[in-house]
Amino acid sequence: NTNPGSSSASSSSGAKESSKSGAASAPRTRKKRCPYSKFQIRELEREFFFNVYINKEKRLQLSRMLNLTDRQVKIWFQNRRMK
Amino acid sequence: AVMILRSRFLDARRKRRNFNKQATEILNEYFYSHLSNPYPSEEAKEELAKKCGITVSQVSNWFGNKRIRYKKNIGKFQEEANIYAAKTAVTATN
DNA sequence: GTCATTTATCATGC
DNA sequence: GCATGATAAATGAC
Repeated sequence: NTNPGSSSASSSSGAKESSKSGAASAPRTRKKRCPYSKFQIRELEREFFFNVYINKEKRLQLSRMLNLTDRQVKIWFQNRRMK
Repeated sequence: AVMILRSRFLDARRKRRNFNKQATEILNEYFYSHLSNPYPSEEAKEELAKKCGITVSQVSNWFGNKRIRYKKNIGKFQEEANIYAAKTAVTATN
């Protein structure tokens, strides 16, 4: 697992495209699918058990704890609900 | 000390079975006869599922896998495409 | 938000 | 050893 957040405290998870320079130049490359670690899944599942819909606050808190972006946690809950 | 026990425990895909030949034929016939738009409607999926003896989600999985694998390597499926093209051509002329 | 889908990854069949 | 079906991240329509 080459997760950019499994056990390393690197970065502040700000690896997003912050470019807004030339407008139409970047085709916005699709983020590569990155399987989450056991630890990340466990914590996500734990929170999902308590409430299937997560708050914005808890979402931010969880994303920091798991080294995931807020968007990743949001999407995880969406997909989990569909499962 | 690196026992990263990868426990994909009892997943549903552990008991995955290949579809029978007839089902694959039906799915391929539809795919290659709709190659310009290989997106069956919900009703078409249900009918395919019934004909093939599988579930609708299995039909969706099959088309999802087929579309991307075909797109990624058209050359590999060329022969298969010709076979089913000829097959549908025969039924069209009859 | 749901939901079909794309894409990579996983687990199996053979 | 890849082909194949199912699942897990990620996107986009609505």
